[in-house]
Amino acid sequence: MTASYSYGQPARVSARLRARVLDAAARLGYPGPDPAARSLRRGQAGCLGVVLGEQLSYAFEDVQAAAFLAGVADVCGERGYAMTILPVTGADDDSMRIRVAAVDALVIWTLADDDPVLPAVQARGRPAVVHSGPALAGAGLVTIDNRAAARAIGAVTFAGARRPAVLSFPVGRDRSSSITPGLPPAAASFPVTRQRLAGFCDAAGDLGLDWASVTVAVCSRNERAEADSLTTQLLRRPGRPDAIAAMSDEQAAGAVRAIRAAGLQIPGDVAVSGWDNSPAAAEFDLTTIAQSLRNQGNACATAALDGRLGHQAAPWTLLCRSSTRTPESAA
Amino acid sequence: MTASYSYGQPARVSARLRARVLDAAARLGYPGPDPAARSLRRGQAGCLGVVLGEQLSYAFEDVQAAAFLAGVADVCGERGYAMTILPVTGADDDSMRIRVAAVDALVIWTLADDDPVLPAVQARGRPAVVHSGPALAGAGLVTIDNRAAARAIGAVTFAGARRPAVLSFPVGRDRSSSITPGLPPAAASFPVTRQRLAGFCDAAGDLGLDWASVTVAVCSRNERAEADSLTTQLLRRPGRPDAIAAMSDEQAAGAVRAIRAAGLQIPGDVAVSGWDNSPAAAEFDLTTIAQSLRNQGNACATAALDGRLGHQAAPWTLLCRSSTRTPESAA
DNA sequence: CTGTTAGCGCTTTCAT
DNA sequence: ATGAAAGCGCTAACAG
Repeated sequence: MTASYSYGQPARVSARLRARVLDAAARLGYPGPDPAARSLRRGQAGCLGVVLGEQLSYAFEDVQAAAFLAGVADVCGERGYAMTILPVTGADDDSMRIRVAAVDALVIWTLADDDPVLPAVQARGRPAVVHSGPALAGAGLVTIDNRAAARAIGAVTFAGARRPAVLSFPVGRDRSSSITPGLPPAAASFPVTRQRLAGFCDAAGDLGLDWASVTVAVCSRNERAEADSLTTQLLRRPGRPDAIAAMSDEQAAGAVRAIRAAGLQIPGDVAVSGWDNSPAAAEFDLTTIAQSLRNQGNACATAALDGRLGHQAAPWTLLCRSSTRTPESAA
Repeated sequence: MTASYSYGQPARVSARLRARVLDAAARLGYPGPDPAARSLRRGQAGCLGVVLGEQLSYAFEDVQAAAFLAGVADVCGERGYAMTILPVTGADDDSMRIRVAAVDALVIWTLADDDPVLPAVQARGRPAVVHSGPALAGAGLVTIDNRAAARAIGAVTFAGARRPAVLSFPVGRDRSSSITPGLPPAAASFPVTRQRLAGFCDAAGDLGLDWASVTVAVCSRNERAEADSLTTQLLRRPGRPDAIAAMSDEQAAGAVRAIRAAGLQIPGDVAVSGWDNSPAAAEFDLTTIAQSLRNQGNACATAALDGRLGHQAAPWTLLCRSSTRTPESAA
């Protein structure tokens, strides 16, 4: 029954014969061509792998990651690829999993510089595209200019402020939270965190503020609750901040809650800014950096599947709303 | 170089030889065993497939789907499986994609009774577990008793009301929105929608209300904005509703917004209930059905990978908060 | 339009 | 502890 190749190329066989074959197959309980054998023979799996970092299941709870994945999913859907999420848990066998995954290309969602799966990604020898960072030899990169964007939004957020603060993403893979004045950007091993800190630092410098006096509160997760509690702590400390630049709208939303709970005015007492222009930004009328993680997901998937492994700069915009001081009020 | 099987069973080869082999491999640029060949030979792919319905990319924007996926991801992570999302777009080749996907088992996130991928899932001949429905011969099922839960929350939401309404999930695969009094539950081809409508209908009957007088507003998507606009329409119609039971907390949140915008009181003028006990429910102090979609994702994945294909009833609880009338106020 | 042939790269079993 | 042989199920290429 060699001619059962009515499956793969329906055009190559007469409709009648094809029908007979399919019918016989159904009668015999043949489940169709075996995917493993097919991909062995064809040399491709029809599948795009997505590496999501240690906290895989958190990825689904994070609005930003979800938007990015939706973008990747769009492309997979269009091109008939499946989308494999590689469960990276932080355990030793992560690299092995990446080695063993049947994927034609890889998309990597932001990792730390020292993440042990990065060598595995390179060793895999498949086209790979990293989102945001770290840049990887031989792999593509899609990112906005985080430093420039942070500088721009920092300028607006910190304008007229004397004691700025930053609500930061995690600094290292342990994702511990902390409050540190003048935390050096270089201390962050997540490129996104590092670049945004550097940009906020630039902005402070532009305004004649000393970075050492800028308090950096590092959140271990990207969510309102923790940002709320860290902000509450910040507000209780001597020299309470009068401007808070967050790295996400979710964090900013938490900050807004804490500030209101403390009976303070936004932006009069404390200016706040977010990042991403998510629904939360609209809800709280936050000044934010607008970027489309969905488009970036699209770009990553497309580049990976096409093997276009260059560096792509994604667009961003500064969106000023009422959570920060206007030039007049700041003056 | 037959002995390169230092990869699979490190125990079966001396450490020295193994090191030499790996070293040589690195020098020759050998990327490690080919996944397709490995899975062909071993007869398993190390991969769990998740079918997410027509609107794949929406899945990532939907809090409920995300929680479910996180649950699936947990299990995959633990057991060393990859997780393949099968992009089902509504096009003709969907079934082919499912046939061709290299997965050891399938988890299916709620589909309509007449979804064309269901036969493909059965033909695939791999263990499959459906979440919520439809029940599929030979496949497992994990679900709460949606009808009973709807009856329970309907009883609370509609208590003391004279003109109840329902904010419903889509009724058919076209996902069109509509406003129809007394929409027959049987008209819904999504089992979840059908069962919940039936439960709300039961609740109305229990309270001596005529289902024909219950307005059912069908939302095409599970999100606040659309629920808000449909609720606004409901409130403007003659015989404005005095109780609204929604099928999700997101929808309920939209309803709350519309009700407040109309200058009405909750629950005095209009009682509102949600579903899922998501963060939105806490935020708006919504009466809701508490269930853990994450645990259900866990259960589906575990059952699928273990080939335990029975029907499992997941737990749910009615959680009464201030968005519905208390027995006294209703009386 | 249909039949035949060869081999994708691995792992399992058996023999040494 | 290591080597050899066989074959997983398919499809691309070629011959009829």
